[in-house]
Amino acid sequence: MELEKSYNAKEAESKHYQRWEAQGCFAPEINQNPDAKPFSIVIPPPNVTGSLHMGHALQHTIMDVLTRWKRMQGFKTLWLPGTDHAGISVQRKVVEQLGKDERKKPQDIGREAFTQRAWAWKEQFGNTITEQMRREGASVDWSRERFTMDESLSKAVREVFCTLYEEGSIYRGKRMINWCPNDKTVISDLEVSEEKKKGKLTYLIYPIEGSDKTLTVATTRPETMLGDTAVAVNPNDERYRDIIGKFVLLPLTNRKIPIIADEYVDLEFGTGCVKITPAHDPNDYEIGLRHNLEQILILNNDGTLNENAGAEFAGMDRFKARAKVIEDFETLGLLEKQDDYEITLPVCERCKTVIEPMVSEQWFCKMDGMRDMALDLMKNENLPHFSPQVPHEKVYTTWLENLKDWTISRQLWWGHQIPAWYDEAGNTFVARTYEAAKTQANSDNLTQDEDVLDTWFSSALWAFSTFGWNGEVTETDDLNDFCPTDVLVTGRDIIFLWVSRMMMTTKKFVNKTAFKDVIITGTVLGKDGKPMSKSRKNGVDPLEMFDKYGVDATRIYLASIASGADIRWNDLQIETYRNFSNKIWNATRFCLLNSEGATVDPESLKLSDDDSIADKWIISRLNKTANAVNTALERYHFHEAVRLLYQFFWNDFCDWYIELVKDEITFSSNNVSDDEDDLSIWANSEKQTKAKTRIVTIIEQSLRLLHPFMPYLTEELWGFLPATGSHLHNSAYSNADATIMLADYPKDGNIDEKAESEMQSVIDLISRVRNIRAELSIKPAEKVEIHAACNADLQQVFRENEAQILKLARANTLTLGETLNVPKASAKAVMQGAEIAVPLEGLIDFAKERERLENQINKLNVELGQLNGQLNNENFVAKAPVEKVQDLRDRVAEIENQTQTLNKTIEALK
RNA sequence: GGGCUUAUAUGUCAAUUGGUAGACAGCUUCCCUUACAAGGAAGAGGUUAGGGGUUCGAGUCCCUUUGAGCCCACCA
Repeated sequence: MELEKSYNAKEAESKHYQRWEAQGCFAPEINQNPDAKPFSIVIPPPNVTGSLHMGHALQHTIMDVLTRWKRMQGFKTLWLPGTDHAGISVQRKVVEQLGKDERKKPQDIGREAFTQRAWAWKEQFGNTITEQMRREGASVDWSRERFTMDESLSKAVREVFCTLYEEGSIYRGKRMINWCPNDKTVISDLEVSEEKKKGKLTYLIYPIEGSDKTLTVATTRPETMLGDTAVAVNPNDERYRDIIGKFVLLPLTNRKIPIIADEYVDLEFGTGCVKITPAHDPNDYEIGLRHNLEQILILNNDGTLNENAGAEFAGMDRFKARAKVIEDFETLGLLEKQDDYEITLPVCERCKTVIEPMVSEQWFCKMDGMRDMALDLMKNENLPHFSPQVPHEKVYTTWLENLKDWTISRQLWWGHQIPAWYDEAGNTFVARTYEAAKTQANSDNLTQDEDVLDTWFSSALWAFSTFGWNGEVTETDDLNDFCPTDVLVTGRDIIFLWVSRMMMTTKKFVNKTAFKDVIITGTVLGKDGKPMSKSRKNGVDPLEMFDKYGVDATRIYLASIASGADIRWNDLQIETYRNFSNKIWNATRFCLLNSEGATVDPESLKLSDDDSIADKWIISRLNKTANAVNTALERYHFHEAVRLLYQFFWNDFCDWYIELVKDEITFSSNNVSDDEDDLSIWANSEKQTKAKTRIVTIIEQSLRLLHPFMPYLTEELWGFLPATGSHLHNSAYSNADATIMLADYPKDGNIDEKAESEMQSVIDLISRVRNIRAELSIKPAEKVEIHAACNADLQQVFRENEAQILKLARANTLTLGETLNVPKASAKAVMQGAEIAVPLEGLIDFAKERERLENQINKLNVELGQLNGQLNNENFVAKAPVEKVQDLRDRVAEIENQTQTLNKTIEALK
């Protein structure tokens, strides 16, 4: 059969995914080996609001490479997919839609109607990313797809909540929290980020009661003075010792507030006097508690001020109120000054709205117990094992050690509503169901808490809730088989938000380690070296790359940069792998054009003595590559695996092996029809079929090795190869329909170092002659004569490969001997163990040739200088390992030998 | 303020426990040689950011300066 001249990625991509899925190849049940070891990964569930970005593509590639690799090795493999309900994001989308389509607010339609719409939104738009994953070729088991708000997962959430409540870890209380006035909900510390801005430090003058003295406080948020309930000074501050215990008349309000002493105040900063707003500042909150200060809440949920701020300010936006406070102080002559000041604002991680710290009644979760479990795992068993190891283990541990209570309630409607009910008297009943709550309360008249749980609360359970655990069901086959999962692949941004919490909850609720290894991927940066973002417009869309270069090229490129460090996107690199796809396609195409009578037969890779050096060499190289690729993958060195495969396939197999055996393989197909009776051709035929079988088998093995990285291309080509079928499957899949994704992953082949070094000599010889040709500008059509002087063994090697040497070096004759016997007008070269000459009567320019040789001597001399530098160092000779020293001495001898030869040659040319 | 990462060829990146720097792309020269011009052959190109130290030997370990980036805490 004959393939198209170049690889059409789209065509291959459209063919195989559905079939794989339909045949159940992605599900662990495909594995028929009852003793198969499990291998499992749970996907970090992408938000239903999301669409695929480069970070996903990178992580999915890594997960798929591991999954496909392990599956081919015969593991009972599960990569479990799913999505996250993404509370705030979905809520915002639905609010937006409601406003646009119907000009309504959520309150207008009520909670039930709103959540119905959210579900509808999820049904309609929520599978964008899962569809995109199909395009990626992700071999996830869709039959086990989960969503964080599935019934069973929701049940798990209630179970965990209730258990933690019952043991006193979850509690409700008024605490200082982070409020997002835009999303109108509390958010946890981890969801707050920072923004540096130029701002003002404003100095406000407060009159002291019963005197004409004043004091000055400095603030970056002047409007909060409306909620001040004290002024604090340091007890050791000489300047203010006499006013401690007195009162300040707070301007713009009619309040009298105490001047208190607290160590917290920094004598050096500002004026040394600090206004204290316990309801709106974390530090002031603490001071307020110590001094029993009143908390005056002056903000509404939307960031406007409330009645507590006074009639003039009520309903006013916080930033307008800030301006007005400053203005009013100025009018009163109480504004001392305003300094330029760089301030770091806490902002909502998602919407970048400035966060207001405030006191609010929320649900919290104490983490101490679970935290200690996770710390013990790390301390005693070094779990999870991070890759790359440093610094993540240390960061993880330190973070756990300093863990504070987690604010778990959110003022949203989309999510898991908190399973707490209140009776008319305000008593709280936490229960797994409404029915149970009613029984507890002994009342039918209960109202459920309006809040939902932080989205990360359900994500935290992902490593076991997805396997069927929900409190009622606590043992499932999947839980037994697949938890702990083997490896988690994620970015470093959610080590705290997600990774640590999964470790904690999984240990606590199913007494297992969520995952043994954690691969922390680097960030894919834009071409400008900055993280990809919409605002920077430096994003690269994976789908565009799929269209432009093909899914496989994109995947193997992503794998080639997956070393753990951040990586800058580079179109040129991905093009290399597009070319690589084409190279694989065409190498296969060549073999197929000459595959008459051949079959894919792994037996053909077993060597016998009459096999040629080239055959021994390529099989050794193949085996070495397979071994190294397996090792690299075990270490999660994806870039190294890719490099090995690329080098083997392109350099060893295409550049050398195909060229070496080309004549042998193409011979009869060109000639047999011309002269069918020629006995020598028939004599050649069996040998040739063997050669053809061997080369298609090597291709087949290469495709297997490449399959985890390039699933579509390899599947497409595998199907074209002669006699591929389920008999090539790993034994765990012998009954399944034929596909490369179930073929046995190559490993543990024999390595023949002697053949490798002999072949290297052949390659060196050809390269030397080619170098002479290129540097002396000998026309490609011009055939040369090659003379080589070397020992008998090497002569034998060259003789065995004479045909190939003549062809690849474009020569007529190869003359071998112990010494060279050539005319003066010859170009010469040296290599390890041999001296080479190419007679060039009439073609050689002696001056040019001398220059060429001197160049080579210079290169050798540089190396010699380095080596002698070391060898002349007595300490080196005394202390370095003996083998090392001997290696250098051998090399020096070799160089001296070669240099001598070259010098003689130069002399002869004079 | 505390901690961490990083600096290697023109570009993007590699380099096992310290053993004397590689790949791809680009560049130069030549070639449409019946698998592939998305190709082939041959080349040039590096005081591994600067300085110091440990060592027989440092891209690799230690100190330091400078540049880039990240995390945590705090900032009246």
